[in-house]
Amino acid sequence: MQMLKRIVQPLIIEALSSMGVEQMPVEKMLQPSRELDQGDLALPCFPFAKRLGMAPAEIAEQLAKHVAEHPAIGEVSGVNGYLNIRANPVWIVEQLMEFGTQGSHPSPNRSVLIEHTSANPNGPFHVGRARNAILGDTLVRLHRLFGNDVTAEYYVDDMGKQVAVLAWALEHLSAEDVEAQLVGREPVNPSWKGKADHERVRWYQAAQAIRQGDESADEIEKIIGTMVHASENGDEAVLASFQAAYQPVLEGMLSTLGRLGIHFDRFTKESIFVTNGDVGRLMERLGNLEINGEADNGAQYLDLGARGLKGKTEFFYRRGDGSSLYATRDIAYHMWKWTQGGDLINVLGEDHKLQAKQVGMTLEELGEQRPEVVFYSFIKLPEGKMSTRRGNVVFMDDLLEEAKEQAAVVVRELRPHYEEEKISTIAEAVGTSAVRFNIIKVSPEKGFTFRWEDALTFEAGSAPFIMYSHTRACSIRKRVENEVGPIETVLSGNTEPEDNFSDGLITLLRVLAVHQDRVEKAVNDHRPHLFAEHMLHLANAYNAFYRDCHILSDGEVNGFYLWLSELARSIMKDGMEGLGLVAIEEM
RNA sequence: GGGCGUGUAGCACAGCUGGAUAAUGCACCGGCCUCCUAAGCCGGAGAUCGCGGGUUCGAAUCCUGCCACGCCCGCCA
Repeated sequence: MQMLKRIVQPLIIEALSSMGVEQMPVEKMLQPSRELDQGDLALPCFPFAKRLGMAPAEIAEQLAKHVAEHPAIGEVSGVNGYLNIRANPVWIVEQLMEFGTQGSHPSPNRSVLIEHTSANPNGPFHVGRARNAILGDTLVRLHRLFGNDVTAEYYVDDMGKQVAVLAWALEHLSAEDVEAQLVGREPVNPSWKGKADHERVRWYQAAQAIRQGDESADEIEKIIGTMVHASENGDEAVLASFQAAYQPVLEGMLSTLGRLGIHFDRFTKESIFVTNGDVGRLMERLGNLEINGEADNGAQYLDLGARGLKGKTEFFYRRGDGSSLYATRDIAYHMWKWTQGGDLINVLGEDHKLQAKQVGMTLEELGEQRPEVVFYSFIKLPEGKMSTRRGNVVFMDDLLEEAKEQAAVVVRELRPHYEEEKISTIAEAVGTSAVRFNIIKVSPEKGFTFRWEDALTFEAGSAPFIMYSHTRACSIRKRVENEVGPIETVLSGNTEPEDNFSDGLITLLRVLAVHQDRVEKAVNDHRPHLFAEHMLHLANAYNAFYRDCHILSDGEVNGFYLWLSELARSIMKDGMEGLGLVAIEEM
């Protein structure tokens, strides 16, 4: 309704002025109506009461009479102290025909680098870790929908202790050794035999077990320590052995994400910033800062307390032995990212809040900007926190398989005449979409408890609900093409609206009119769940339109209805792509 | 102990840059398939917005105190 507001605002300022009220922040006060029954925009008149010495209700009524007429305005009324403005549906139609949902002010094209997921390549995704990927990828998609130029980036942790442990285990332990270590634990699900993220993680887990108990632990610890140290000094051979260890695992993880429609444009390895000298140079610069401090053993830190950080104020960036820490490399990484020419957005778990703050403050201390960060809370299970070690975990691979299976059961029941291949295609689309939607529809900062029954819901409020509305539009399109002729031909005929607009029609027009506002809000505030909710509204509105407006009856097409249905269809399709839902045409 | 976040119907969740009758879904009750896919549509019932104080014409929203839960407070990543 930004387009309506741009028109109405000056008219209201004028009307107010004619009543003797000047210089009020109308821009801020004029807002989308909370009571949708009352109109599209509302202006509370309470603040004018004192100045005019009139009751707000009366002011609103008077004001309504003073607002000049305009083709965009359907109705102006004063109710309960609010000035309500209703858009003229015919005007909305004209706007949509001319500009689509974008309105006459197209969005600016911004360049953005979004880093998300960046999970250590040491095991399969579980539902908890996947929240980052789904949130990040949805952000990527929504920015693209908005018209921004996005790079989706995965920062690969290729040099920490975790990778070293994995590399050590793969080199020193046989399959028998591994299984001997893991006797009490659940075996690999046979479905994932051969998938490296599921298989190699056993080596990692076995090594962890040995490191904790075995009498040889100290010796192993020493070897691993040497490897870590070598990697941090940029030892090419060690880094190569690390990569050989983790790469297949990473690929397994990425194939899981791929099934969810999540892809990356670029992978950047942490080790690069060590081997190219950036980290060394960075530490030198940090050492020259006035807030630099040094510990007894030569370790160095910044005193961020001097810059207002509360709690633990010392931020260590260099160990006593001179090597860098994870956060140090992260700073170097961010400095490089800023050279790529775009805004930076990171998606991080809430456990990284402090670290992100330290990195951000340090970047500012160096004269750089801090990135925008979207934090999310962890997903837990009804039984408590997810933990691979305790076996309290839901793997994304298992969830997707189960989701597909459940979806297939529903399709088989609802469409008994479909062939198995078609059922499988639909079930895959429905299953993966439902999983994504279930996670993206809640605000990121909200703690989230994963429940199978919620993830596998295919009713209203879920992805399939949106998908279903879309298939209705597709189905109509197909029927028109079969029974009447090519869509373009039909639409090039008469698409003039009739006089009477039914409720369902108006409902759909109003939702389409705010579509671009919703995209913009979700993108600018980094809150994809707002867009998810809007898509539910849109699907619901299409269903209302579908109920009230028959496009095809007795072989006759209503051109206007068809035009609107086609517009809604393409908006739904784009919106679904923005959320990573698969826009199938039949279900 | 300190920092950050969360607390809204039986369950889940939106609204939080202050504004009308707190939105939505599940579950519950009732209605709609000789009519473009009923994974749908229509109606009903259900809420001391964690608790107390404050600011305001007006507070779920802002301030403050308390309570509960989560995350963090490594020379780990």
